[in-house]
Amino acid sequence: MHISIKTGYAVRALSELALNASEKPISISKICEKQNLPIKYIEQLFRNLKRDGLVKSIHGSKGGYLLNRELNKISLKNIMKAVDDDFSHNFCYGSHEHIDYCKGFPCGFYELWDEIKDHMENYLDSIKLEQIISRL
Amino acid sequence: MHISIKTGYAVRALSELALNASEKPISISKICEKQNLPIKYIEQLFRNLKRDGLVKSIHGSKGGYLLNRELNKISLKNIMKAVDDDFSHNFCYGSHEHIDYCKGFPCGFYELWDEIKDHMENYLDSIKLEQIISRL
DNA sequence: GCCAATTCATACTAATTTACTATGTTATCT
DNA sequence: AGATAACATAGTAAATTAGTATGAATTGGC
Repeated sequence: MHISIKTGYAVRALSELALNASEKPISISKICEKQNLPIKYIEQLFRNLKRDGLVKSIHGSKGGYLLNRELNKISLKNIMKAVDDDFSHNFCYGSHEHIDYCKGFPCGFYELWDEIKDHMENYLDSIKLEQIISRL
Repeated sequence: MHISIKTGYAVRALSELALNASEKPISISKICEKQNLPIKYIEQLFRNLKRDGLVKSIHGSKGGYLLNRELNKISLKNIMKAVDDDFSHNFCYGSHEHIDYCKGFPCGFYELWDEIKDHMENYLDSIKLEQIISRL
């Protein structure tokens, strides 16, 4: 029950992008220089963020990344889902099948885990990049 | 951002204890037999649950465990904190120091992570063992 | 007093995950 | 052409997770 470093990095990188938003793209190396983040790692994260439509990219020299949505249309849930692919789950199904957590499906705790998962997702979805950068 | 198998096990084991509550203690082996859980692992968890005052134990033959609080005084937060010791944190401090997530303390995101942590803890604290077993 | 059943304690371990790095290739601007 | 980007894939060291192994200390019943 914790937020990964990976998510923390993504939030910082996206905030950096948001604070310097213009029509000109910003490169990963610039973002990482400012926020002191590991370049190659952040490159990977941005490919995931792009896959999920949170950012768009421009190739080649003078290329880089741009936000692809309004600041209030990018939530922490969106970010986490993009970078930490299976960021939340009900462990009665999905992953953990090898562990055989609950044989008998659904087990008596199924609804509990599902409810918690929903609550967490809704909460994280309510936190938008807009609010995040407004407090920096 | 997920609930560990360990927590899931603890919830199931404690529910088993709660459903069969009496003045007689119930042994780990009985609990594990009913819920099909790994005995030695659950033993460890119960020592942590005892350390945190959620259960009490009786030694020797015919010994076992008993709940040490009212069902509505044991929350999911209590359980998680007992078994997954550092179950929630703000990664601007505490663990992750080796990773140097944010140099400069507190960094601009400190309050955000703290707020999220608080929200999660409060939510998990609102879910009591009483409600959990009432739906089984 | 002995034995079985139990909690208690510590150390080990295999598999997975996490947070990266390395080594490129492809695309675009000047 | 050369520099600077994104894009892609594979490797890796350290940590974590979900256990197991071994054995001690404590108590009840015979």
